[in-house]
Amino acid sequence: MTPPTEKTPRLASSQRVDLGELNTTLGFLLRVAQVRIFDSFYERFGDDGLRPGEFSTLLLIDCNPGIRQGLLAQTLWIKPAHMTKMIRRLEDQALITREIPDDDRRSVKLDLTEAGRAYVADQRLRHSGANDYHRHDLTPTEERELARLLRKFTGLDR
Amino acid sequence: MTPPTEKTPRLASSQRVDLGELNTTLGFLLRVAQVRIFDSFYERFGDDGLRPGEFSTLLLIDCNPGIRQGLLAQTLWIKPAHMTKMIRRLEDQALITREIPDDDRRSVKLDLTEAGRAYVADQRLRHSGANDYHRHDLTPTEERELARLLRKFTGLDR
DNA sequence: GCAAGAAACTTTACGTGGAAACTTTTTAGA
DNA sequence: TCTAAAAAGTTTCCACGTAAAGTTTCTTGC
Repeated sequence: MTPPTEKTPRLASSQRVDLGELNTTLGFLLRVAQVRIFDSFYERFGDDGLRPGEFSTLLLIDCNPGIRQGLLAQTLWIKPAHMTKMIRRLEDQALITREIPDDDRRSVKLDLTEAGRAYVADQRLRHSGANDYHRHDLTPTEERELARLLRKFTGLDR
Repeated sequence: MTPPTEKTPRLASSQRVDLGELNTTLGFLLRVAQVRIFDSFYERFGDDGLRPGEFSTLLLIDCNPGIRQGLLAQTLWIKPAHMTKMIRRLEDQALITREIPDDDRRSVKLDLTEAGRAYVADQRLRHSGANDYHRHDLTPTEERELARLLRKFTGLDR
C-alpha cells in the first residue's frame, strides 16, 4: 500500500523537540507507528517486491477461498479501484485465479493457485519467524494488549 | 498526508470473513486504525482543506518557534522533499514565515505568523472539542494506554 | 586558505492509490 | 416483461508523497 521507502535520516542524537499535544494524539501516534512497521516490512520483504497490501490480500484469500473481490476490499479497507489493479498483478504472477461465477456474473471470486499457496506458506514463515522484523520495546503482553486495543478502536472486534 | 478520501462502502451486515492471523498482526491493525482515524479527521477538517500533516506541522512550529525545517521533518517522519512543498503551501496561506538564518544559510527556520497562531488556536479547539471526531469504543483509560503503547512501540518515549 | 566532501534544502520526474465516470449484470417496480 | 435503478467491477485521470539528482552553503583535512 505504501511505496517502498527510503529511510528518513534519523539523527543519532536528535535535538529535543517538544511534541506538545501530539504526544497524546492518536492520529499522530498511529501514523508514526505505521511508518515504522511498514519500513520494517520492506526491510524484510522488499527484495521479493512483496508489499503489505499484497501480503494481507494473499493471506485473506488463503483463509477464505473463493472470497468475492468486493468483500476482500471492504475487509482490508482497500478501495475497489486499487484492488482491481492489485488482483491483476497477483494474477499475472500466477499466484491467484479470478473466476466469474455463473450465479452473479458481475462479481469475481478469488482463489490461490498451487503456487500461490506455496508462496503464502513460505512468506508466512518469514513473517512470523523470530528476527528483527518484530523488534520493538514492547513486552509480549504489551504487544497483545496493543493488538486488542487496536481491534477495539477500529471496531474489528465487533 | 493522505488525500481526502471517499468512504469505502461498508455493508450494514457484512458477511463474515475469517481474518486469520491478521487479527493479531500489528501492521494490519495499525493500517486499519489509521485509515479510520484519518477518515474521521477529514470528516471534521476536510471543509477547511486542512490535512493531518499540516495540522501537526503547525502544532509543532507553535510549540517550537524557530524550529529548523529538517528537524521538523525528522520529528514528524515526513520526507524533506514533501516538507518543502507543505511549508510552501503554508507560507502561501500566510500561516508561517520562513527565515534563512545568518549562522547557517543552508537551513530554514520556521515560525507562525500572527494569523497562523490564531488559526492554530482555533483548530486546536475543534480538534480537542468533544464531539464525534473522537468517537470509538475505548474507555478513557484504554485510550491513554493505547497512546502509551504506541509511544513505546515507536520509540517516541525515549 | 583551498579543494573535497558533507549538510540542508529544492527541483524534477515518477509510482501508488484514489475519485469519478463507465460497463455489464442483476434486481425491483409498474 | 420491460424499463429504471442498483450492484460489482473496471477504466481514466489526477493528487500526494517519494527517490534521485541538483544547488547552495558549511566543514574538514591538507
